Amino acid sequence: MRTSQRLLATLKEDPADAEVASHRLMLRAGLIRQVAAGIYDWLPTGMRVLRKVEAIIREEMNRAGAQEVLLPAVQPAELWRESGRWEEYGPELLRFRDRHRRDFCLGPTHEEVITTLVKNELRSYRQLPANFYQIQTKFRDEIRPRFGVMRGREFIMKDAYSFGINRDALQRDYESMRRAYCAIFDRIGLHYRAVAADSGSIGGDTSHEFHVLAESGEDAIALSANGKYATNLEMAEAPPPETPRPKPSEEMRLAETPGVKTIRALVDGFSMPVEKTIKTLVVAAAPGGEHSLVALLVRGDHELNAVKAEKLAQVASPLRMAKEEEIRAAIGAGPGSLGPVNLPIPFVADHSVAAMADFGAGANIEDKHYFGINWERDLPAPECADLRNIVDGDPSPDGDGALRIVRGIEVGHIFQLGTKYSEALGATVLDEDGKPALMEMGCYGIGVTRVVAAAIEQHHDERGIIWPPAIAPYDVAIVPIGFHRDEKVREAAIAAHDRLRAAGFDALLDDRDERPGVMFADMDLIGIPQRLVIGERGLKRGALEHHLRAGGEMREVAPESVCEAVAKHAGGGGD
RNA sequence: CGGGGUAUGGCGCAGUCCGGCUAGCGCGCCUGCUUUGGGAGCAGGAGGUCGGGAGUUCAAAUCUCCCUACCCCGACCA
Repeated sequence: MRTSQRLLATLKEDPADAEVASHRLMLRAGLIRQVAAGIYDWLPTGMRVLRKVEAIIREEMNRAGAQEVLLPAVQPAELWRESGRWEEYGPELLRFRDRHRRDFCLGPTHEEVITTLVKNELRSYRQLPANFYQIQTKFRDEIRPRFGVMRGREFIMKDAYSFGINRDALQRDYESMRRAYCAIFDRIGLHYRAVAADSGSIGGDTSHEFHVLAESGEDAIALSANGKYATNLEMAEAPPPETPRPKPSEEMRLAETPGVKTIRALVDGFSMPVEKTIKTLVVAAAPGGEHSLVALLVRGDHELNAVKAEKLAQVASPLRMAKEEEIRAAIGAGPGSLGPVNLPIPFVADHSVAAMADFGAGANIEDKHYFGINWERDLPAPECADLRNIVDGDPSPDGDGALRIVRGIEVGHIFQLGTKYSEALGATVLDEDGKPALMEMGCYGIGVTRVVAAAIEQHHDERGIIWPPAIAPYDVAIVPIGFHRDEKVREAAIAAHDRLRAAGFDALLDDRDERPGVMFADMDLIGIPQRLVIGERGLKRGALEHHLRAGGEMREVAPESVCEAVAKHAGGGGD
């Protein structure tokens, strides 16, 4: 393959609107172009990467026994009404009408379609377990697309759906997919973690997210020292502190704190350590109780975790923060002046709050705070729960050292769905006793286009992309110095190219009439892992120069042994 | 959806406040010559509804109104 016959579309300057490295580099290296917000063209070089990622996913899904299908991107509203999601899904579901004024949507996911297919085609438990997958374009009308294809509206996803006869079968399907996902991300060459995740509204018990670790990731995940405990931030438990509560050393006193409405103001204005302050957050109470509001207490330097709060019996689900008027009506003071002392509504404290002594908090009177508050002296010990997000350095719940918070890009998510969709859509098979049984479903997604962006986030330098060999658009770039004016160079370059291609490598010959610097810069930007430089200088000694994009020494190789040299660093599987 | 911004050849920008004459600059592109081991030099050239519409004015990229698109900050997700 020759550069003169390919659309390289590399850019010398940085595009104005690209913030993160992967977005910038995908534009500059000519992988993508934007068409509209969150909607992109994939150019020839980008396609080669996409196809390589897809090929790995396909191989591993097939190996795990899943069967490939292709489901429609356009889906009739009836299917979604049947599952209840036509109403539930919200504006992220792009809806439209055909010429007969029938409602349709662009599929953001395919549970409805696959469950209907399986319901019609599978009759017997003997046909189970079954797992169907596709690699296909999805559309989600994201509120705010950003970071290029990292969060696009149209994107390519591999989605798989497993069907089993019972919970045990689902467990096995799930485990087999978990292993397949590890194999996929290992092969692609990503540094990633499978983390326990909240299964959210879908209702299953088990869910894991696969995160590529990268500074620019949008998600925070918590890892223990040995990496065994790994959860997304929302899920990470913050157990009660092991050190006992210190003894009181101060008297409680009421202080004038005019205009102090924030923890920061309290810390700055009264030189309070932030660990001795309390945030009092008022939320809607669960219906049926005596009070309509309930307060949640976390330490000043901690954050309330909405998922945890919502799970409390006293708290309304979904979580709703109280409006200022509601707070004033119930307490007589506004946000910023609240605290546990003389609080007329029930409250729950985070474990770390219960371990505090001599702390400060609002007095439930405008512009006044109490300082030197102590539990079991100034007020009874509070009801406790785990309410906060963990912070970096918190002890790991599995006892293995401290938790680290790192950032990740979610590239995969596996779920145990249970019977939610089989029930809604009536998907049953006959069991051993000849009775209809609802199938237990799992669903498994990989953001294929996002994987490409994530790989770049993790593997780049100031000159451009450094592809993991397995997904590089080309294995090796051949850069001749003087292709158009030196016949020996030209012949040697063509010979090396033909030899490599015959051996199954994706070799790209840069036959443009450009100066060497231009060619080096482009090949580096595109991120081709290996480079063969062919010039008069080396040819005199009968040698070609072999460089690795990732760095390291240049080595000279004889023209006859280029394939061996390239094979050592190639990702395997040419086209 | 709320808040903040931007829109001028393919890309990056200046010009807009304070209206004025053939709308500039850098990169890229085309032609020629010279050059050729890390984004060459010289000469010539092509390419623009100044996001769209309406208005004010002798005159609008520039002022006014309306609309649209895109980007950034917040809640969701592969």
